[in-house]
Amino acid sequence: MSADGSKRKRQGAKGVHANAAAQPTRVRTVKEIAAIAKVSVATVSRALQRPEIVSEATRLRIHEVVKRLGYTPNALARNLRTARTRLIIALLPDIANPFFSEVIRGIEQVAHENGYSVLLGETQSSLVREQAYADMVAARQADGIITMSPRVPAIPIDGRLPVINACEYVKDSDISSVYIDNVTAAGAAVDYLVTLGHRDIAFIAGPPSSPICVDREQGYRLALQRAKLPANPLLTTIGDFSIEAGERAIELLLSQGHCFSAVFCSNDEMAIGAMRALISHGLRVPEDISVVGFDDIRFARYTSPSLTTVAQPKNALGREAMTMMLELLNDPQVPPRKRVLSADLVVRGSTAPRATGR
Amino acid sequence: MSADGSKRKRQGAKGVHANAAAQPTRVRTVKEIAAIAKVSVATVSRALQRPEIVSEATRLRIHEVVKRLGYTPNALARNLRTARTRLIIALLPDIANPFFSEVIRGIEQVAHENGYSVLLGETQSSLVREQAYADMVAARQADGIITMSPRVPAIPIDGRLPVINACEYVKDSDISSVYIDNVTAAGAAVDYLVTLGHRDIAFIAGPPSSPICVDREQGYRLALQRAKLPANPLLTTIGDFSIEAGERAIELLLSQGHCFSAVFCSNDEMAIGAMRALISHGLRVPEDISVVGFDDIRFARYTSPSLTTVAQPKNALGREAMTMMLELLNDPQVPPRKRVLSADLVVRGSTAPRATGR
DNA sequence: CGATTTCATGTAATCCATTACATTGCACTG
DNA sequence: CAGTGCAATGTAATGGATTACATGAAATCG
Repeated sequence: MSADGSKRKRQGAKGVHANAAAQPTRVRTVKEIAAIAKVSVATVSRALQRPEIVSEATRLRIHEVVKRLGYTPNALARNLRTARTRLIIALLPDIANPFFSEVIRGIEQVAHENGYSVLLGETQSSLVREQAYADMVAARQADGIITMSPRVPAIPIDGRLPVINACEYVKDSDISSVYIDNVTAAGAAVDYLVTLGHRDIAFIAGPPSSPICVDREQGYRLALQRAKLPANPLLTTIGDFSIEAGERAIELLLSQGHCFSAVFCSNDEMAIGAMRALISHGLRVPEDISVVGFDDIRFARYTSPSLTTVAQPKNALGREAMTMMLELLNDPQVPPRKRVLSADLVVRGSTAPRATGR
Repeated sequence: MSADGSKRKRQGAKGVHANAAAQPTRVRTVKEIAAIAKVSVATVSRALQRPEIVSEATRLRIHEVVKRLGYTPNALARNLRTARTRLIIALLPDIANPFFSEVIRGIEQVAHENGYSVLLGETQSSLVREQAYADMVAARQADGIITMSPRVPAIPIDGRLPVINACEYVKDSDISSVYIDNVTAAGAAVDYLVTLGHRDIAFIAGPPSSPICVDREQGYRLALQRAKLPANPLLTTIGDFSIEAGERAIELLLSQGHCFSAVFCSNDEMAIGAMRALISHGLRVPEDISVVGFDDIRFARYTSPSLTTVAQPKNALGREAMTMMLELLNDPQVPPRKRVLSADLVVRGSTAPRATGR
């Protein structure tokens, strides 16, 4: 009665219409496969999970049935039993931000090499949305989270949180992170502007809530110190990483009548906005003003002029993040660590020696 | 013995180290919550799922325990039992492509309004990867797939496939789709170039494997016919939607010595590449050559000159796709349909009247 | 040849939450 | 006051796979 009842229920749910006559109902459970292949469910499961421990004849028979009936094991049942999903969620603030796409690619490479899948969650920097994805880990729908924001979502589970921080990092947190040495990288960019003869270098900072932005600002300040240039606080403005923020920052600096011959921006998008605003004010880049970005997004090469920027090792950041995640999942005891990669300045067309006279 | 055994196993798996002394093991199952709140598991489940059918006193007591112990129900068990995950996967060929990000946003809006979550899968147009995500639906890890490629993955399940096609569509398929009227939209772009006086209009087509690209090309050809202009097949080249493809297309056209005063590109990235190539050959955009793109990605506004392009209703495409998905999930019988939205030409700085003499 | 492994397979417990059905107690009706 | 209905809660079946343990047969050993 039970088998009968459940079968009837399933048909009802699926709806018996048009194709019911032509297409026989597909088999769906190990039980059914087992019955048809004339073995027990255990053997079916083994034939699929660890084929080597099943005799060849049985294995072939089972695989034939599985294939013929198009059987896919129910991953929910499997994951429930085994308590792992081999799925990790990568959280990114904004998928439109081209910076992340190559990081993701690095994550996915390592994930696939190790039998994991990656799904992406876009958070738009919303705490609520971050939390919603984090809850999926608490609810055992995913094994871990790689987050690319400077916040660590709370997951109410025991022991080490299966969370890795990529590109960003959280100070004083025992969450493992991979990121670049933002102080040095920003410093290198400003050093370069100094070697071009610039002395009044404006800075468009990112949101100070993010430690990496603080670091970039520090790199900027340290470079000025190294060059024995006065740090003019009026030449520093803050933006939110958007193109529009770059435009607004330039508008502000120009409207205040400050004098500068170069701008260092905390990311490429603000640099693109900055260039645009400068050009629309009749200033030439790089003849009048040099512009340097940060990240080296794909479009940086295609702006006019093309953008001089700090290239983050995006693929390596992703690969390393996923590698750390695997370490953590395989052994929750590994101590948390912060891995710091280095970044290189890529010189393109948006920088030039300071025009004499300006 | 069973309860004991399982508890020991869990501790063992989690590892009893440093924090074990300080932090009591957190409770994890309905059973434990039920025991502490002195009710049955059924009542706990009801208090969480349908609070209104539980007496206020009991409800408050259970919620207090749940909150205090940080209990999150195991979604695998729940989904296994209820046979739905309220999760849908959106597949996009390339997250770096800014076109999709706003579509995704539309999808997510509608999803959240209806209690669904969205996870993204990047396929890089690889059939294998598309299939891997599709298998997650077959394995019941997700309820459906919204795909933004012109291919429909095979899912070995009965009846209607929970698949919706967005932005692209597949001819003769009974998969529901939302997309724009590419013939008309492309036609409008070319019509506009014609009104500006252009007669030799080059076309950079997209991959002909995609029906929407075929449609855009048809729109181009029909517009030329309407204008009684001869269609010069040598002015049409094919690209793969990348910036580089746009550059190469222009290189090719210029090297062949063809004469044209405008280029219509099948997407914005190729248009950006085209502009770049034109400029690097000393041609001015739009004074010498007008360029029109397609999609209206975010950067289109920020190129110099800013790009005239066909704006797809990206948010609406996403919202409509998810709406169709919900319809399908709620009633697998709804007939498949193709919903066609319209797109508008956005005139910016990359187009100008044909220069006399060219 | 009897004893001991080893291999292949089967039986049944298990993962955890949901929910159909059963039960209890109380209010209300005629 | 017996009977009916409803509200609140409990018991136990259920979803579908994995896997510990059990079993039987064949292979190996002394």
